[in-house]
Amino acid sequence: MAGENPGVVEIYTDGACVPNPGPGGWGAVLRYGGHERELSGGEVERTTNNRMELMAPIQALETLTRPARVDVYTDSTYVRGGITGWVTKWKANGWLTSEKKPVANVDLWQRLAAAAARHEVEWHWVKGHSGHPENERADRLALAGMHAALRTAGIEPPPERQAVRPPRSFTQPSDSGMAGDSGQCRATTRQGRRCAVSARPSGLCHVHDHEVQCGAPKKNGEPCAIATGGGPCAAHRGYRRS
Amino acid sequence: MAGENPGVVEIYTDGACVPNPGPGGWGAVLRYGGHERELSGGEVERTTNNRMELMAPIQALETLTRPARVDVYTDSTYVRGGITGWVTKWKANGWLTSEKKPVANVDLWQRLAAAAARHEVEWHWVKGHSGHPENERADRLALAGMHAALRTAGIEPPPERQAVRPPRSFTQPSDSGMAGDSGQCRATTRQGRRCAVSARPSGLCHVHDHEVQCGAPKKNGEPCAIATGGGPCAAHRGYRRS
RNA sequence: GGACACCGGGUUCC
DNA sequence: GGAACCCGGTGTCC
Repeated sequence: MAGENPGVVEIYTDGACVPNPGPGGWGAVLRYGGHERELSGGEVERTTNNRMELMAPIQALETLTRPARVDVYTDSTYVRGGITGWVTKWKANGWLTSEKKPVANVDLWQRLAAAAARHEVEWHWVKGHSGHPENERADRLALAGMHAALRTAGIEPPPERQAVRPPRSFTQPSDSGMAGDSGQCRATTRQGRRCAVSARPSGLCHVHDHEVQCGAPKKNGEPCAIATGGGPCAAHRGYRRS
Repeated sequence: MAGENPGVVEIYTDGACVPNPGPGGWGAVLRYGGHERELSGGEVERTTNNRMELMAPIQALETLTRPARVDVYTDSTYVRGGITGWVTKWKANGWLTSEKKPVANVDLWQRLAAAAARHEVEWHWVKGHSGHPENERADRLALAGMHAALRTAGIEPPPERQAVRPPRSFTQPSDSGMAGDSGQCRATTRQGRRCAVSARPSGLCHVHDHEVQCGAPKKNGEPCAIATGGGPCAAHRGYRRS
């Protein structure tokens, strides 16, 4: 079971999107006999995790120069379920979901079906982030592809695990205090960024609401909402709660 | 804030686990009026940091002979957030997380809730390792509890944070695959004594078992269990953990 | 309602 | 760098 698989190409794929939706990448590990090859790519424009999960096997299969027996491994039941079953129905019914709504990502589904038709493909599902080595490699390739795309576009990817900020128009001019529709927590993270979790009626997320906000009264009388990990924030050092 | 708190019991708790997961310990400092009491304990079997963080207030609250007003201080938002908020939801929904998976450590959460119900408890969070004197004492008590448990089991705790490593001699697993009666780990401690912990099917205890296996991910994703005395086995030479 | 994936946040333990 | 745990979301299908 461990040895090579003569005459069969093994393809391990993964996709990533940071945030989702947002910039994304895909990665694939191809193995044939003793040979291995790694593919990756990414998109700067807003895309989705599922589009990236589709792109990985598309690019891998399109890379093969001639028809082959292929084992494709993906951690996405969306991809596997689609290509092994749903597409057949979609082709017949005009690409409608079971709820009669248009199927998403039709362009990629058709491209994947065409690429797979050239080969004899077996589709396998593997659980993600469970120590499967090739899946983890594909995962890292996906991130690498995304980062490469961002750099090519002149966007410097954050140095560490910091969030990638989508091109634009994510931060609305909320300096009015109007609140209103904005369901986003107004607390600030340790990194100085805005907390992205949805807010409770208080305007803070579940964490910042009752766990770690400064709480000191601001000049306008409202409690300071800076996240501190407990105790007062730097601006209110010395403040003690009742 | 430093003075005594008439009629109120103060409890400072902490937990530790080396490694995590692995053997662990918990510690608590109880203060009532002018009296102080220290509690600690540990487990040799594989446990987690969060279980130890839970055990500390459990044991402390269960120690109180009759209902009291209590201030509990923990550095774990897992414990504080759980007991002050999440448990209520969990009791109502059958102990499922927001992702509909079973809540971890249900046994301890129920035990903690029962222990807290006997008293009037206020739960406080303090940042760990920030000079809070009682928290640091609880931290040392947790390590002491773990060490005591290990010694009781015949395992010499590592001097610092170094891992316990048995000698390479046990690489020979054979001599009888029968196992059966031999419930004792066949590894040897640094001091040359025989490890007294009960063995797994591998013939090694939980500590020596996961410290000395190859650990490289096999093709099926599971970790290679070949015992090597450290480092990868011959088949996985070149593989690095993490 | 179910499933998989992809993200954001927080604390602790290493 | 990782593990233990929790909260909050989207992308998609059945």
